[in-house]
Amino acid sequence: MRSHSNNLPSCECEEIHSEIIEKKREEMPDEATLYDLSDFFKVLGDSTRISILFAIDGEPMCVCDIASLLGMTKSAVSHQLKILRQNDLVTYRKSGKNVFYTLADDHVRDIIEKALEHIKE
Amino acid sequence: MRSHSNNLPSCECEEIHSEIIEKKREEMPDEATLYDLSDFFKVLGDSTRISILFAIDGEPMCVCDIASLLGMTKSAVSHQLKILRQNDLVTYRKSGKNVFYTLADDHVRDIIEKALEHIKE
DNA sequence: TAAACGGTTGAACAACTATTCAACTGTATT
DNA sequence: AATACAGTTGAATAGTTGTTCAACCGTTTA
Repeated sequence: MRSHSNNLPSCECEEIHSEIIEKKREEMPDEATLYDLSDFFKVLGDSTRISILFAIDGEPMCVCDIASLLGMTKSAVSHQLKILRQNDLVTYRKSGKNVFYTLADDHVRDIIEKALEHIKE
Repeated sequence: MRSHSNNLPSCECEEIHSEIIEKKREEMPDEATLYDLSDFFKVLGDSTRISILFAIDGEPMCVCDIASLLGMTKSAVSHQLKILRQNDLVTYRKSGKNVFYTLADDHVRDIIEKALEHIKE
């Protein structure tokens, strides 16, 4: 996770419109929210993880099948599933030797859907 | 941009549920769409760029003011603005020595809003 | 025309990340 | 109990990316 340096590199120019800056500063979300937001999008910002989310939408899939569908190793898929799990985007159910993954909720589907509309314009 | 290797590392396990895999394969978006989607989220997956988008929402801001507001150098902000420009998330208007940036459309605001709802649950 | 300033840009560097590989866990089968 | 197999995990590596730095461009002002 990249982070803003703590000793802020102060802007080397004069504040041209200080009133605007002050107004904007009040309207900005707090820093934690900005990090949570970008972290969330960071999880979606990988084609493997997006592919996995599409794959397990609707019918749950086991890791082996996901790997086969995407043409990847189980290991690579499992690593990405871990990230999706840690960010609560997927849930899983164990069944014998298999682990079946599916989308955690409809929220994610909505956001991806909206993004799809956006890029197809 | 990371890409799937072209000589697919074939899954080392047997296809357990081949029918499911075939059905899913038909339902998957084409590869280009998956890359466009993840690229779009990748742009939003950085706290600096998210901060910039919030800053220039509503009233347009010049680069110098954005830098001052975020406590960053003009250079760093300009680099990120370039990425936002290239992905059509912002537009700009030149005025004298200044360049004023603002959101390209309401689509982006909607998506960020939805993501905000998601992380605040 | 020269100086000042807002903004952009390319190269370099440091930090980060996705995949591979090998080893391992747990469940099922013989 | 031993083998087979689905899945996970940690370390290593190669590729990616955000910020810094220095140089530059274009507009304004003196």
